[in-house]
Amino acid sequence: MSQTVDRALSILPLLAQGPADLGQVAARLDVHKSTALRLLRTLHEHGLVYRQQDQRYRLGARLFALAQEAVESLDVREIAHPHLVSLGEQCGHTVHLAVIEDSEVLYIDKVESRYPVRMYSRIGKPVAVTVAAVAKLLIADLSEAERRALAERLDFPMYTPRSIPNAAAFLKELATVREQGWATDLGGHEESINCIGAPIRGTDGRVVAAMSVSAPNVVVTADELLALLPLLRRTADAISREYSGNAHQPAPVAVPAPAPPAPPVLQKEIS
Amino acid sequence: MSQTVDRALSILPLLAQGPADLGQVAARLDVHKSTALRLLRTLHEHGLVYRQQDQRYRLGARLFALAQEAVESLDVREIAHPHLVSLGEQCGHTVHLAVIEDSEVLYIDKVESRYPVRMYSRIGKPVAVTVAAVAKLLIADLSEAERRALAERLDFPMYTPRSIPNAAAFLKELATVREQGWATDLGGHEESINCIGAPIRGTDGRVVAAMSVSAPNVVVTADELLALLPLLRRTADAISREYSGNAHQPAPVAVPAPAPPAPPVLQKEIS
DNA sequence: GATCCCGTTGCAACATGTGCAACACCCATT
DNA sequence: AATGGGTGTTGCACATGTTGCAACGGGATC
Repeated sequence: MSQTVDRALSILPLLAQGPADLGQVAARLDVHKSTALRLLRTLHEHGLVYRQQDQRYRLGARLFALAQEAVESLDVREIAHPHLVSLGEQCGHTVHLAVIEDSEVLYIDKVESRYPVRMYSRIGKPVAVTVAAVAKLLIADLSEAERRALAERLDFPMYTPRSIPNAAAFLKELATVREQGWATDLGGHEESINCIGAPIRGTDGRVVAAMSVSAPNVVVTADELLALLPLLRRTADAISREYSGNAHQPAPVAVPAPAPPAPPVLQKEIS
Repeated sequence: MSQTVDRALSILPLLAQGPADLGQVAARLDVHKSTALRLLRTLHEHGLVYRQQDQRYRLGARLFALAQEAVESLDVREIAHPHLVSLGEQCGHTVHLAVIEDSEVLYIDKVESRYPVRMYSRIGKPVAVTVAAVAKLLIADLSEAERRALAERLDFPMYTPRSIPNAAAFLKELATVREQGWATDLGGHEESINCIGAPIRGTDGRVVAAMSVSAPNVVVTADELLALLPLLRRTADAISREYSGNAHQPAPVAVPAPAPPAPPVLQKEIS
């Protein structure tokens, strides 16, 4: 809608692939160098891009800070987190929390018992939307029209022989999920990994998030994992209740918005 | 430099504080509603903002994905990570890796032994630049002019009585750090927490990153922590060597840039 | 059913962003 | 040293894209 902004924002995914110099950016955007320069300067002023010593541009630090603040102000996540931790301790497997946004599903929290390292690398990554248990739950809650439209639009990559192969099968699976109120992914993404998932609902009953427990079948069989369903669903329901309980905000103060209440400091800095 | 882009980007930090509706955004930007609408639409198309059910705008998912890709393509981080893990295992304390960008210092990796939970919440957060050991190291490597300019510009919040109080003391500390090649923060940020840090250098000898070991003094005294300095410095030097070793890239293919080599897939998706 | 509030659209006036060409700079080459 | 190709950078005139307005629509609330 706005050409200038559109061009400027197109630079970001471009730089996400790796550093680029002015000429490369201009070429990819198909604009004059001077134009690219001005756009990059503006992005730079806002800290979204950074210029390294060799003069090439990279994505900048502010991006992290923004992503941080965004994820921390998600109220579902705040509420769900202790429950995820508790569930993780009880069953010992990986626990995920995910939300849907437009047509993308993404993890917003994770608790992992055995491999603490590199945990953060998963948060924010787009989810394999055709097979993941959490994705099925979130999409199953859309209107029928939206589900159909989305199914038509999707690719159905065969990660494994058990991946959902096409739109028809996907819609059928969604119907099942919708009816039973929980979902699975039995080796549909990684041959050796099974997942079970349950929805978290808001006051109006709509699904606002989904959570799952994942485990490799060398540790527990699919059946053993399914035995955890009641525990998982109890946890999800507890989160739903707590989420529906609190009013989301104590009501904004005024329209000119004199700075909304700063998110509470949850953790202190260490140097 | 570009008014339109400038306005559009100003929306992001605004939304980072919490969701806002069209009117609020327009008011804060001091532009007409229709203008704000067009900007928000453009941001939305690029996935940087998301419109929730109540029509209010939030920061969007693409932001996470971008931040992810950015941090994963930092070559220092790739190289340093296994060393950080190894150091963490040896000493049992928290290990950080940080870089400087313009005048901001930020953590890009972290290994923590005892509290695996919420690890990701730290990555990307701006560092307390006047007291953190890693910040001292990174700033100490700037030119004298840059150091002076930065010192003048900074605030010196007294987190604790041992925080560095003013520009003069800061510059003095930087001189010391510069000379000795390592840095400390003994209770300057959190009364009970001590840190030691060491620089990671590129081929040209300039500091490209800094790492630190942090521990609360209820676990180890400052002296005991300082005893880890040789180990820390050996690790930092090993990273420096490895980093200087590899050419950063096998050379880009051409100017029209037919997609730079995709970052290697490091971890598979789970549902 | 009337009134308010908010998001949305089309349009004309104008400010803004644009491409060009020239300049400045760095570094390889000769 | 001097040349040449490769960058990034600046000033400027043109016109394109952006702006604010006013009017419309749709959903709540009274």
